[in-house]
Amino acid sequence: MQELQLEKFLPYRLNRAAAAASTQLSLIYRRKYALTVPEWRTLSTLAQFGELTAKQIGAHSSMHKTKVSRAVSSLSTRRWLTRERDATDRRLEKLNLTSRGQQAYKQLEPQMLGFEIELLSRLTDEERTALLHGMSILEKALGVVDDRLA
Amino acid sequence: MQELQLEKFLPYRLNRAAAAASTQLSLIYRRKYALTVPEWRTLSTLAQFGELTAKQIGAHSSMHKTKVSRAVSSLSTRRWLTRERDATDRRLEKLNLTSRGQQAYKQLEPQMLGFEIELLSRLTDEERTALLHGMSILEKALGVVDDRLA
DNA sequence: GCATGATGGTTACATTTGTAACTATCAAGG
DNA sequence: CCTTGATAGTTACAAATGTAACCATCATGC
Repeated sequence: MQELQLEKFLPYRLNRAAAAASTQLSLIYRRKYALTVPEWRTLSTLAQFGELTAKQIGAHSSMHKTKVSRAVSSLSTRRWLTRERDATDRRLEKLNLTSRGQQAYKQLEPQMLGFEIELLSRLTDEERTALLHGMSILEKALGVVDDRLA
Repeated sequence: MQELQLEKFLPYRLNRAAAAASTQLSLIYRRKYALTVPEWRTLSTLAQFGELTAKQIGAHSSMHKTKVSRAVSSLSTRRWLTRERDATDRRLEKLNLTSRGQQAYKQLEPQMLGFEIELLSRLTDEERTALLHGMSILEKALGVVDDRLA
């Protein structure tokens, strides 16, 4: 029987890497707009996909529905998004970014992309390819694939 | 200027993958011993490295010091570890697993390894190699390298 | 049309977490 | 020695999070 070595243990390494990336990233949107992580995720998901319900946002970004609910409510208070009841199914609430929300996102987007670019720029072309390839395989192995939004 | 796509955004993907792995793993030690994540991390770090201080555990596993403090205190109550003041620097507390702690760990270890094996077994040899290679590159890019324990 | 059960979303409550202040100890400089 | 500032660790308090109960609405079957 083999022995567990943390340094080589996949979930452990994954967690550390994710924590490092997430921490560095959140500094950007925290400093600039005092956004929380769930708020940022909600904002960016809406920015990318346009009108969505809270449920869809949660499914897409793996957030608990109470997290989404709170983030939506907070962004709504900032007037970064509007909530509108669906006419045909009045349980649903259709969410849309306001122009203020879109504007804020437009400010953040390049900085977020910049983070990734800066990160990948430390690598050779080959390494970049290998990294992205590895990520895809990882997601496949973990069953983290996106058929939840559609 | 490129556009941000969450599905392709590295920090986002990383977080999702890490969350998936961590959740699946924690089911094991939660069910068997009602351990929390910080407790499991503390236990396994000590099991692998032997005597450590709380600070070292935190540095090694990227845990906030209050998290470590609470995990240590809880494991100590279970009598899974002992705390002993360092003689030459009395601020330090040297932590060691008791035999009970070691025993519990020995029970968990194969199941943890099993999780990883099971995960990797869904892949071809090539994919496995690519995945591990990608992880190393990622860690390099993020600057997540281990010179903190020594 | 009216039970029954499911679904989207909110909220009260308990738990977990982080921040900041604190204690105790050490180290360096005067 | 005696400050002054750093460090290991704990803890009080506030903020973030999850669980479970809840409300409103819908869909189904009688």
